[in-house]
Amino acid sequence: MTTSELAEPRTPRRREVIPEATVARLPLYLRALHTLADEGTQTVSSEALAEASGVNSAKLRKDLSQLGSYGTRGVGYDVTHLISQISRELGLSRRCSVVLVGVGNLGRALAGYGGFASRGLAIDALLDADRAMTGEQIAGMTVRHIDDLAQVVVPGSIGVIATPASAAQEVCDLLVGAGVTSILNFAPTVLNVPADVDLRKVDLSIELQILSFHEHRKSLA
Amino acid sequence: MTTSELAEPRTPRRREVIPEATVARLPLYLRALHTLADEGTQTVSSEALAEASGVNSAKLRKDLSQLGSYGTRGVGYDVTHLISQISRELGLSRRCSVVLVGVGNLGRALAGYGGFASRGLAIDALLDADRAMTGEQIAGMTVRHIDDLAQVVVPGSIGVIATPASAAQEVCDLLVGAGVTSILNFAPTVLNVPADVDLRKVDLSIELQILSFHEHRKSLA
DNA sequence: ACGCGCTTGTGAACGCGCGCACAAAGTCAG
DNA sequence: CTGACTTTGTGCGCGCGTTCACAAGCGCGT
Ligand SMILES: NC(=O)c1ccc[n+]([C@@H]2O[C@H](COP(=O)([O-])OP(=O)(O)OC[C@H]3O[C@@H](n4cnc5c(N)ncnc54)[C@H](O)[C@@H]3O)[C@@H](O)[C@H]2O)c1
Ligand SMILES: NC(=O)c1ccc[n+]([C@@H]2O[C@H](COP(=O)([O-])OP(=O)(O)OC[C@H]3O[C@@H](n4cnc5c(N)ncnc54)[C@H](O)[C@@H]3O)[C@@H](O)[C@H]2O)c1
Repeated sequence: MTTSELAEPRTPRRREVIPEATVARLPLYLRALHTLADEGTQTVSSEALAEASGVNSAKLRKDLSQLGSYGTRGVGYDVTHLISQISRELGLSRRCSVVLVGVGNLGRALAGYGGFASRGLAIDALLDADRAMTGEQIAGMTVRHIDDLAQVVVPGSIGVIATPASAAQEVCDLLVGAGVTSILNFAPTVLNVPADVDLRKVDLSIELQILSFHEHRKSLA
Repeated sequence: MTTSELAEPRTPRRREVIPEATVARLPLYLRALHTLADEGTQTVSSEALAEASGVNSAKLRKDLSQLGSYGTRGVGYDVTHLISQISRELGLSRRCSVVLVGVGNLGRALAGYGGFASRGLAIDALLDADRAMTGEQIAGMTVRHIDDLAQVVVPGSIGVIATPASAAQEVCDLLVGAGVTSILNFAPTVLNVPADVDLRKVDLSIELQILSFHEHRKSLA
């Protein structure tokens, strides 16, 4: 409750800081919105969009209010407008460079995956330490040697690690050294990064173990 | 504070219900413990194990106390004992059957992945709707047609969906129909399941978008 | 035998996120 | 123009999870 709270009641309250939980759901909404847009839907209520996204409708409204989005009471949200707002917030307007390190079984699957290409995110470069692989064409890209890392990284690049766990920290350090500040790690290891680097991990072994736990629990109920 | 609280002060307080957040970290501890065991370490302090797992040490201790695990004050935890305790809690003692549906780019990578085999979890069956693939040998397993689903599912099986999004709900329904109550979904769709079915999802498109968001934020700081 | 130092286990405070429930605000029909 | 209906935006209480900080406990050296 500072001094000037009645001064600007009409200003869209774009939150300076968006809660992490909200950020994690925006892509979900975005996907649902694209589906709706493809079906020709113009307008959607929070109830319907929440249903399509698999979340609570109050949560959805609160999330959208965070980004200053204005729906229309009695009507709902404009699908196209919402798409562009969320896209802008996620930084998907300007295409984002993604660099993949480790072109093995998993790396090849990722390289050929078109799922994010449609949303402004696409893998731009493939790197591997194996010289036998250098020059190979995969999904329209040429595999380059890891030594060329500095040449493919641009400011704002996202790094993806799909190497064996034993090489992950080393690759991570190389990425950080090249200026990458956002890393997605598929290797089952704890990685150490400077505080200014964002690190996320995907570990399906962990996912399976969590499911195993619940399955185990059910069996002894 | 019920009546008999002083009666059994020595009973290991095995929690009847373990918090979800704790369950999600147990596999992390398990991995770190296996590494320690391989190095011949006998005993580990909460501080050291927390460091190796990338978590706070107080959190680690609270997590372990949940499963009634007893460390020794002044010494730490017995590595071997802790491994068997966590493994038992996660249900990894008795090998757990995993059924993979959708043998495409991603499915093949998963099929050949040995990362969970070492921890009591391994894929037992590969299923696909494409008849041209039926009978093919992948990673020592024969691809079977999706119609054979009921024959490969056993009570306690975990289902993994790696089909295109358009087929995911249909496959999901088939799995549920066959008695599967734990599903891991890689397709970018919201799946509807009965309340008694555990559903987890892995969506790297979402992971990338979250990273994109933070990268975007940094750029306009 | 006994105290010293190390480490566990946990009480308590805090902050975040969730979801209910409702008032405010807008639409649309007549 | 008015009133009824629809849907948003959010205040509020609650429960979960995280972390600090410390007392209790255990081993070891003397
Ligand atoms: N395959 C899967 O389904 C799967 C699933 C989950 C996690 N993972 C994890 O993903 C990672 C990759 O798995 P994979 O099956 O593709 O392994 P892989 O062995 O098939 O491929 C690893 C690739 O990394 C390259 N590499 C090794 N060291 C490197 C370095 N220092 N710099 C650059 N490249 C290097 C290798 O040349 C190889 O091409 C592993 O950590 C694995 O645990 C894989
Ligand atoms: N490839 C990746 O790196 C990647 C990454 C993230 C997510 N995904 C998701 O994982 C899923 C699979 O991706 P992919 O690249 O392996 O696709 P893909 O097209 O290569 O493989 C899909 C497989 O599913 C099979 N299939 C289709 N309908 C089926 C049905 N009804 N029953 C059983 N099998 C059926 C197809 O025959 C095919 O073999 C997709 O939903 C994709 O969005 C893929």
